[in-house]
Amino acid sequence: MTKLLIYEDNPQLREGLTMLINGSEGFEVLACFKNCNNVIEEVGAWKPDVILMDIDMPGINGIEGLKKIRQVNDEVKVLMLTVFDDNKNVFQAISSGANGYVLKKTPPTKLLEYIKEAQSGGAPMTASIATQVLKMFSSMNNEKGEDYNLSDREKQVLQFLVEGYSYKMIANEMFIAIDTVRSHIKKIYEKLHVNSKSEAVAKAFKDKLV
Amino acid sequence: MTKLLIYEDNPQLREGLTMLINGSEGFEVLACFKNCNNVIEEVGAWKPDVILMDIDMPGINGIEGLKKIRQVNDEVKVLMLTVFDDNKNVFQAISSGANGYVLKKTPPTKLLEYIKEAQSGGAPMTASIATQVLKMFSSMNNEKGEDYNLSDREKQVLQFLVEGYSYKMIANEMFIAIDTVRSHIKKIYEKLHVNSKSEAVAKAFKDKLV
DNA sequence: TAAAGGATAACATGTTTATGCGGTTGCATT
DNA sequence: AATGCAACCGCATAAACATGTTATCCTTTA
Repeated sequence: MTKLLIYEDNPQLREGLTMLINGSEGFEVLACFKNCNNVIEEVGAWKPDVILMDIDMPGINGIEGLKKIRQVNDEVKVLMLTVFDDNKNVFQAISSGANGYVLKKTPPTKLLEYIKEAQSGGAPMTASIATQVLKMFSSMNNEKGEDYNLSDREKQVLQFLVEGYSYKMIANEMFIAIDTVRSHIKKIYEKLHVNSKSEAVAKAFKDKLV
Repeated sequence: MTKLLIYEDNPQLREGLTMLINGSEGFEVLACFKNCNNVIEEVGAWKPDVILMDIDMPGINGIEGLKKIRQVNDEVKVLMLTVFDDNKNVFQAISSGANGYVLKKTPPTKLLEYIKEAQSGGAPMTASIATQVLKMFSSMNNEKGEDYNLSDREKQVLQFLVEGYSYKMIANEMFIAIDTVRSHIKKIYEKLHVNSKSEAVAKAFKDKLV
């Protein structure tokens, strides 16, 4: 038996969802709420398996509600409901710990499937949203920081630079002479095509060498 | 009619998949291949809707095959098949443009659903993999660093520092005296709680001030 | 076996940075 | 009128840094 809580400000939709779900084998709506004002207490009290969370609610919106839930509970599955497949919200929701993201226009039988899928650890999403997620994923990373082929020792030194160590401190940490540190750093500068500590640090961040 | 290509080095599995899919209403396997050596030409010639791509193949593996495909075709849906839900591969595949990622042990009916879902723009994934994807997403966040309330001028100076400018260059760029640059930087250090240029640069990156 | 390259180290020289102190101006709030 | 604050400027000093050259020891590679 899959136990649910519903957060939805629109009374018609709230009723509709409840009837649909309660009328289906293996599902039970424990309670409905029209806002997230007491979401933490409610989730704590009812211990649902899955929560249907409308995104567009007055007052505390669904994303903030989700964040509140995640402050105290990482287990319960949260399925976001929305009318728009708006880019910003999708990103916000997913990185705040949503387990799925479906449009309200999803047909009933599909919605029940999605709920089951969320419960079993899946990430159900409407196709248009899934596409967005994949796009975000592939766009944000592919700049595969070049390989400047720093030696092991040089990588260590660069690491210390990034952490704000002075030459003297690095020498101490690595049990080598300060002039050796200089040598390494000179080499690093050549390889990274920079000529100052802070440029090297910046480049290390940009190219994800650290 | 959903038209497919299959890339899979294991003969049994290749046959099995082909029979399953060809025996199902609305699906057709155009061709099977045991490696990705000519993947670009093959995809160009057959123009499939969906490609099933095994990840673990000798020679050119599935990820590399996927990358080759994406060099010339962003439209065809590629569904990755694997025995392991290995973290590194998942990330690689998704950021290389995979449309889905399913385990080989997926039951036949489920697999057909996944193919349909991929074709219609979804992102079908086995539950364990979906979980990983969401984890990655939420871990690589988001939270903007603190607000150190730097003044406008201080922000400008910090920006120049990050770009590797020396005090002298900053003075030139901003049409102010070098001693004024010093003053600003002193103030910046106080506000960021650091005491060197490279620490400030590092902090700027970490806290996304730039 | 010779060449290449990484890790180590010293010395010298000049530049840049960090930090202290002091100050003026102009604008907005009190 | 007084206060606070951002932006501006100057001087002085010590520490840290950048650069060059040279050299030894060792391992990997051609």
